[in-house]
Amino acid sequence: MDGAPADASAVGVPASKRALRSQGRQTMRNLLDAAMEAIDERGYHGTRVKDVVDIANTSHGTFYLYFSNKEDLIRALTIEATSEASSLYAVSEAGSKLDIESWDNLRQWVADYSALWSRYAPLFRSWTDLASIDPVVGDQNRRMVAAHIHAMASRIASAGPTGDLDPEVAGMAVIAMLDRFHFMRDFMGEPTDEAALDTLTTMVHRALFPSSPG
Amino acid sequence: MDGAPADASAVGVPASKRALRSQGRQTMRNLLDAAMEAIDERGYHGTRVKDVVDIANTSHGTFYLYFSNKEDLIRALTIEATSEASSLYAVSEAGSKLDIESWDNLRQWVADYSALWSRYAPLFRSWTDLASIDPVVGDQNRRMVAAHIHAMASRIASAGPTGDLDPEVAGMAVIAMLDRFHFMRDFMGEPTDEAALDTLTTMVHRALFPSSPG
Amino acid sequence: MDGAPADASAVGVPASKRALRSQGRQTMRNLLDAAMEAIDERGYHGTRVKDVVDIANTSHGTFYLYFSNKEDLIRALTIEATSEASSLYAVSEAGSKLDIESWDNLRQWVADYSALWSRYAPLFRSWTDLASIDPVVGDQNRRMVAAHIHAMASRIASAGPTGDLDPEVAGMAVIAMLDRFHFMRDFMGEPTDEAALDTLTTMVHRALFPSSPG
Amino acid sequence: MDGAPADASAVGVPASKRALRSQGRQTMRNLLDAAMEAIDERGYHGTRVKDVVDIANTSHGTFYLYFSNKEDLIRALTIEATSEASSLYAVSEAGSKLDIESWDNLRQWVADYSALWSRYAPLFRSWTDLASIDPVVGDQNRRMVAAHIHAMASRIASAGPTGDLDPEVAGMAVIAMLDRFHFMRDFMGEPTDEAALDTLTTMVHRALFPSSPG
DNA sequence: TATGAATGAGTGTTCATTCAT
DNA sequence: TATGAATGAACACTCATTCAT
Repeated sequence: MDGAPADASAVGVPASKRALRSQGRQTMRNLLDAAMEAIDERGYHGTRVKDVVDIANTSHGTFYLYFSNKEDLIRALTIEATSEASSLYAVSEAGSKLDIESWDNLRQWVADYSALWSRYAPLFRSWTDLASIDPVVGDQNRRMVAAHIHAMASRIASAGPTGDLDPEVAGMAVIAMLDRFHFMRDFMGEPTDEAALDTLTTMVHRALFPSSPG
Repeated sequence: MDGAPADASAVGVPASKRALRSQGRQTMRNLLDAAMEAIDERGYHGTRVKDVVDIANTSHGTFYLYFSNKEDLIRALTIEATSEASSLYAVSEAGSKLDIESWDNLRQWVADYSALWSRYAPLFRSWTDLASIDPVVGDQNRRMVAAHIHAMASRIASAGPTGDLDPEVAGMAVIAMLDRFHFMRDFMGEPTDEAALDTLTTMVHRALFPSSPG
Repeated sequence: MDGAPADASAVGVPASKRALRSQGRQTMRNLLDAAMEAIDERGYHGTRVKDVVDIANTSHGTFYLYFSNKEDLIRALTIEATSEASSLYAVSEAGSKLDIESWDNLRQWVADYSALWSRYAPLFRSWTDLASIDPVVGDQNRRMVAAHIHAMASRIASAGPTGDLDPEVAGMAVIAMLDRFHFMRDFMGEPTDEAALDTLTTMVHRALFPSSPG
Repeated sequence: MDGAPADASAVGVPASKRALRSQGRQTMRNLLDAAMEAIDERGYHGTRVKDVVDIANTSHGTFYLYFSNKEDLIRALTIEATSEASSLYAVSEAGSKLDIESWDNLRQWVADYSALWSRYAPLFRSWTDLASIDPVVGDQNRRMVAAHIHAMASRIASAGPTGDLDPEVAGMAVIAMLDRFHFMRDFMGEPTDEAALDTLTTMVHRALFPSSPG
């Protein structure tokens, strides 16, 4: 839970690089974590390679041993984040994780979403910005957004009566609300607490299923 | 309607430069419009002073005659945009423009919001990014967001029964959804059409007033 | 004669650049001359942009106002040198400048060649090296060498009996000898004096026209 | 014949490393050969230590076990090449190898010269360039050139009547022609064939001995 | 003897800003 | 007002060399 997902050491390996030994893997992990920290503090454009290596307690040269350039680092972080994000929509054998019809299940899913956003806040905060830095990152982000929306849209379409909502539009609206709500709380310096998530869940549920009691 | 609001020439004037003749005012307007165009194409960080002066058909030296630096330009644009945005919440003598209880009135307001977003898309798209560049811009943005939220929250609070929603949270959620929905449409390369605004309006209305028919 | 050919200010203008005013032209000339001086002292690879701008008494930024990068500078110098060199083979109305049959005329031409080599010694010295830096420079050099050889070969072919020499081979051999002789003198720290040019002329003349008296 | 002269393992041994076992000798040989290959492909300045060790299938660390630095490697190659080159002028017990008066003998010697040039082409091609890298290499080259010239000059001086040629100048001119001719052929992408060597031989012979039939 | 991870001085290049005309 | 030439601090990136294992 503390910064590095379980299998994160597997992502972001520059294509040109041979398999890393454990020391190498650790250094790379340090750099990725340091980058998150630096971006959190100063934003992507305000982050210097020097900032990252200082936090990671390593050298300039080492940075370029693991990433071919600054964009490559962002690419690695993006891949890591989007791959984690995709689990939000994974369909387990027992059924979809994303069951929006039950308020309780929806509430749980909103909590998962919130946790993910918080973990990758430095990235999600600058999503926009990052997308324009590197085409790979832009595409990756676009794909992730599209996947989120479609997953949500298909749940909406297959759910009980939602009035005459266009599922794709409704899906995008829900994702948009969740994402930006987290950003705004963050931007205004207020934490996103449980009560807020309750309210958010209720609003989403009402918007999609107006007949059911909030 | 085409890019420059009626009184725009009055904003963004660097403290050091007060009285501008009409020629000067025109040059300044050109620079502001050029900046919007450049930011639209390349984003703030991708925009060079050269890009702006090239579009404005003027010179480097002239730019610094009107703005003390690049941030100053952004500040001017931000002030312009936020001042326009504030009109969305203006309370006219005849009553509030923002009447959320009636679907039709809400729909009109959503349309106004959408128009504003589109006009200042280059800025809204990079909101995040811009806020971190300059403290003045950051504060300005924060203030605007707070104003939007409070305006919306007070309408919610004074509206009919909305279940047990926390007005501030609900207000932020509505603003978040509207803002990010526009961004996502833009990001995905799809225009925000009337049907989408209908759906959006319905979702907001349902979320706030569950008992009323969508 | 002292470093800058008459029309040199016309060459090496980066494609992207508008027409330069006289101040700009002077600065560019200074940079080109400074580059020759720096390369003379330290070779191309040993020359830093800093060395050039220090000699030219200008700044780092200014350098990049006139040249898009270090290679661009070499390209400009190469174009200048090769364009000058082509005059060695120009055919005037009154007849070819390059009349190899008469010893006196050949001697004059060898003197011209020598003068050109000396003027552009820093470049000719590193010809090889430079060619591999930039494809444009490589091609330019190759074209120049080919032009020299063909000019010489055609004079040989159209001259009186030269035994059974292959004109192309003989032409290359003559150019090779002249070029490398100058380099070697330079390399060994001995100046190429008039007596040496006399001997050189005689050897070329004998090699091409064995029957005539040396 | 294929890259490594018989006793090559004896040259280029860094002062600090004396006794090498056969494994070590092999590794060193691999590095020297790899360096030739790398320089052939990318020139000295374009060659990275990484390129050399990749070709030699060894590691960075190993490189510095055999050479104290990059220049040391060049020094070793230079010593190897110049020591081979000196055999061109060796005076065997039966008389000088370099007999320039007889066309046939001269032709043989030109062939030997050509073979040597081809074997060490990567080095000879960058002679200039290399000399400026390291004083030791520069001196070594200068000494070799001087030796070549003096050997040739003394043959010329002791040969039959050569008109009024200055032997030192004539010697340098001959060496210059041979060296640069090979380079130019190489540079223009044409092989140096037997016919070309015939012509070359004839030109040298004529230049030195004008009275004899070409 | 061999390895490959780590180092950091060195350098090319960018671009906001200033200034002389 | 307007111009465009000049400036230089700031930064990304390279690569020869060292070192722990």
